Amino acid sequence: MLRKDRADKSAENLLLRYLQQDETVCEVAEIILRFFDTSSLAENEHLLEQGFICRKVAFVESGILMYYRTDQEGREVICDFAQERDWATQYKSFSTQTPSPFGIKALEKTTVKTLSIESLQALNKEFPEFEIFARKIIENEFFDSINKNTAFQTLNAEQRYEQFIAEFPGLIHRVPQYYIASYLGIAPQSLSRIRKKRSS
Amino acid sequence: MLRKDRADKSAENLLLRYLQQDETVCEVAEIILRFFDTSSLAENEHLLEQGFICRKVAFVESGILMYYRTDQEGREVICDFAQERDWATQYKSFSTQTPSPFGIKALEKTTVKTLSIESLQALNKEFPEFEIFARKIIENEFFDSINKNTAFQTLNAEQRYEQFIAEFPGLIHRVPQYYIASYLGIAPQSLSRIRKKRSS
DNA sequence: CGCATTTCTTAACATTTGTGAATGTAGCCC
DNA sequence: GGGCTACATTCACAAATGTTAAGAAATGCG
Repeated sequence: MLRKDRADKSAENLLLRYLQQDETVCEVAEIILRFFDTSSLAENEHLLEQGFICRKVAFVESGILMYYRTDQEGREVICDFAQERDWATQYKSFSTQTPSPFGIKALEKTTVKTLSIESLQALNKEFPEFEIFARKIIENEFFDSINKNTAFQTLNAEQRYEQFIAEFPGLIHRVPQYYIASYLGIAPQSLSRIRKKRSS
Repeated sequence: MLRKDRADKSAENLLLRYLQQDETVCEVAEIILRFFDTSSLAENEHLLEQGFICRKVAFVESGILMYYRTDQEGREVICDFAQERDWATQYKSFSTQTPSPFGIKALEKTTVKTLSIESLQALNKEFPEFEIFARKIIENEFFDSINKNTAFQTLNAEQRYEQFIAEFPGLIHRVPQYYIASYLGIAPQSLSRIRKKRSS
């Protein structure tokens, strides 16, 4: 997902500000927003089921989404989280319209603004700037992924946990710890151990 | 980097076949190839220095390239390798023309076909299909990165080593083992131990 | 509320991996 | 050849993490 700061004043940022219910919003953002739908997910409800084709991009207004996949031994592995103001989609499945090995589900009641693939195409046609915006979202996912790799290569579990807390502030209190452990690539007991060590 | 199989007959594949000195090549590939330069790197010579802006995309004809970066403690971390027929570039630096945190250097004498950013733009203009091709290269890097994350999350060092051997056949004999250890996120001694265990 | 279920913690022990030091080995230069 | 250097291996020990099992705490539900 993309965590977007609010420094710049570009068209894409106007959209973000609109999505975030900013008061001072320009007309363009309003028009763009007409391409989106709003929908609500109950806890444990899926935005995307494993094995299905991803047909939309989502912007999280409230709640938490979780990406997961199934490893070679059939275990569920948590790959990522998306919080308020993050974008969420399974890019490969969405862009190639092929079945997704990942599932995306809500960890609590979650409200999202979604953009179907058809709407995205229409939007790109009407607002070419939006295509650049969309590409940036994808690129940032890519960069996050690379940074995550470096973290695994160079940090131990405790350091990765520290980094997790910094990257997802507050999430530790909203997500079951065994999910976070999976995300960090460790056993739930190890996370418990790390937390005990840190709190003392 | 992208490892491209040769199943399809598309324009992009024709280019690949030309780059690989295939005999049966169409005119389009020949024209496209005029946009490329050929250059040779000595052992330890850089395709891209850390901190510099990446100005080209490279296709490895022979030899090996290695991506590395510097972690928070100032240690060199090996991030990826590119072998014969792989594409190599530092995408973020290339696409945003900003300094690259990664370096790319040759581990042995290496020959590459390179495409400057200006040539790429010209090429995209003349052959819109190429843009799709380029995007696929990037996408595949993205997907590789995600798979690598899953490997770190779910496999131990020995299993990651097995996977490395499968993914980069033959590389183990051409690359210093401490580089491979770094790539796997383990100490050189640990790799040595794993190799001993496997060979017995 | 009381019970059942899920999640978290703790502990003991096993396994994996890191670290530091010593040694081995191969290539290279003079 | 002798000596230097870089790299790989081995070993002993330390630290980190996994595994198994048990119990504690939290949660959901009748």
